[in-house]
Amino acid sequence: MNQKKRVTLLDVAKHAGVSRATASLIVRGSTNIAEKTRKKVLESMQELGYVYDRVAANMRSQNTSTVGLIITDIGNPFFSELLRGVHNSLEEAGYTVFLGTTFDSDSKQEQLLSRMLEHRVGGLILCPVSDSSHETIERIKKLDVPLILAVREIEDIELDYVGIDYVAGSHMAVNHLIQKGHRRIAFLGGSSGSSAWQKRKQGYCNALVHAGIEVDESLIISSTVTREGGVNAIQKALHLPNSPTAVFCFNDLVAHGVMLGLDDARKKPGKDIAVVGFDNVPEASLYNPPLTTVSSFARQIGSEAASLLHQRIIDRDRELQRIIIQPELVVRSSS
Amino acid sequence: MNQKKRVTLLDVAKHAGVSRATASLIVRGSTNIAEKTRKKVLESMQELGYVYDRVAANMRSQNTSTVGLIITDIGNPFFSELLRGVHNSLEEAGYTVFLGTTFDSDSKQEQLLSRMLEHRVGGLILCPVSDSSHETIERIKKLDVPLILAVREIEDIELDYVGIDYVAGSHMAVNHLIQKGHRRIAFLGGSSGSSAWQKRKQGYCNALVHAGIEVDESLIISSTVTREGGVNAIQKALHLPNSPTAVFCFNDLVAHGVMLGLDDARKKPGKDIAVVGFDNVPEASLYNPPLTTVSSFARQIGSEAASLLHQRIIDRDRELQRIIIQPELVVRSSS
DNA sequence: CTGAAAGCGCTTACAG
DNA sequence: CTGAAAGCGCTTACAG
Repeated sequence: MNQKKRVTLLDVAKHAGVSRATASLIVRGSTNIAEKTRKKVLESMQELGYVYDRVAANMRSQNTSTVGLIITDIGNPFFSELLRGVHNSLEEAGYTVFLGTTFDSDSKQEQLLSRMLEHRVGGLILCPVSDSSHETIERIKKLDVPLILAVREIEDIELDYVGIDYVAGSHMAVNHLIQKGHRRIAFLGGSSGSSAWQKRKQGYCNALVHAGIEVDESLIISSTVTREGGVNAIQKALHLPNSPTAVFCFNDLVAHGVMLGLDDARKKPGKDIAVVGFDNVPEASLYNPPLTTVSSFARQIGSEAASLLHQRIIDRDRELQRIIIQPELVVRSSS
Repeated sequence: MNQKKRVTLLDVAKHAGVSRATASLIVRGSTNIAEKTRKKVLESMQELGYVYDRVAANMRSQNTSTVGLIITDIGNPFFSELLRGVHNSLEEAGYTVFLGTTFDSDSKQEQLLSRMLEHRVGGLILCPVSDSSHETIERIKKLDVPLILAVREIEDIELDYVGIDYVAGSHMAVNHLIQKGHRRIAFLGGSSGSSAWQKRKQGYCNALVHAGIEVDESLIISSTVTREGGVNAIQKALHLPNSPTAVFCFNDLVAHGVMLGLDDARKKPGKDIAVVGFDNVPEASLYNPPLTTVSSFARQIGSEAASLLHQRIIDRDRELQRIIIQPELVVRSSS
């Protein structure tokens, strides 16, 4: 181990011939210091290779300059867009961010929450897993750290929340398919435990019922929220005795998988079967064919969540905020 | 502020009727403790809502359980794949990870490096920006924190590195276009400062020269590494007096932009003009048309980087490692 | 197992 | 500006 000993503020102070208190003031950017002294100290820091120990400082002053962000899966472009939105605002505001991914596993979520709390994060943005356990929920309730929920809500928990109106979005999507003359419309993919799924299902059912079409439960096939999930779901759908002429997918990632599956089955999306997604990820316009989808403004959700967190950290007692973004249908040639 | 006072280990110890030392041992999972005592202490923790302060513990024991990961842009699926690779291994190993994105800005990179060091990270994985300033380079050299370079190298710096053989990859891609009968092949996108760009250019030139085709500098058009960059680059290329019949793109993201630009110009990729990308992001197979590209195994780069970092943290004096992954050409219908 | 003490690298508060 | 002291929440080392 060729570890050099860490240079401390006291080392710097001695080297510059000032007191530790003065050095501390300078490192924190105080203005009431003679320019000459400040310069001398800054030079000593340079020379000694001093690195400010923010961890020690935060501990002493009971501050924190980190926040945690827990998402489901970075492989889903929806979350990478959300991450961009969050990250920009948060880094701007001077936070250093811990990132964790749950892959929709409750135990992973537990573990990440624990770790981040043990690291004394100043706040958390959580995109909860589909089936948060009772323990997790109880725990979150007791948390005295600012926490913002994004994308999915958790029942019985009153927290700041940013999401979109899934019911309205799904309604739009399915209604669009109905307008195009479809009657047998499948709802594919997504894990049935999540609020995001349930709301989409609700929008799906609403649209059907509204058009006088009976809901056929066999056309509702859940899956993991991955491309693979989409492939599996469409395969099941195609093997149905009375297979659908159109599919509404849980999200674009699943839609991507559905298209891959259709490809395998030698069916052309948009011709043999209509496909609609959800999210409008940046890639959707370049899918083959370009995907009709519902825009869920992931980046905006991210930046709203960041700003909610920031405000909640500043003022713990402010009123609870619920921000629901309105989705938009984007029609392309897959439907 | 409705902040409860933090419960400390001493509070727990008192509550359980043991000494602080004992409580400390238990919280760290020591085995030489009577089962009865351990149980009592764990119950007290539960009851009081104790949260282990890993920050204080790390400070005292001069440990660290965090690592930093600095990438260019999460919007690029290449990096989200890489992130997945890194993240899995690192979280597995018990680290909590700080994420930073530079958007290829040197000052952002500086800032992120500073912040992470101030947070006492135990190690760093850095995907350096295209033009790291001299200061940054000097600084990195002096760092006594384990640091792994990924994706791009920095001249004059001897560090563990994981990347792929860009020269070979580009050579494959361009050679493929030559085999298809193309003579006027453009190289579009990417920032000319980066080693990744220069190596791709080298592979591009090698392939041309090898086939007896003269390199036409006007066909080499750099850009930002974004979809927008790709759109701009193809527009410039199409306005050339003698426009290309095929384009080799810096990466799939740029290729995506190029295809969007071709769309605007009413040209069909794969028919009117051949397009080849680089990276083989998961979406590439679903582009319209499916994109011929060179696979750069982003996820593998990520997991290799994580494992290098882990090993470097364990043994500072081990030999430098350079891992160069061999790319593979994936032919689809865009060429 | 206990108990008392010292220390990680800072900030805070205060008398001068 | 200085100097000395106390403290953030832990771990470490040691005598008992």
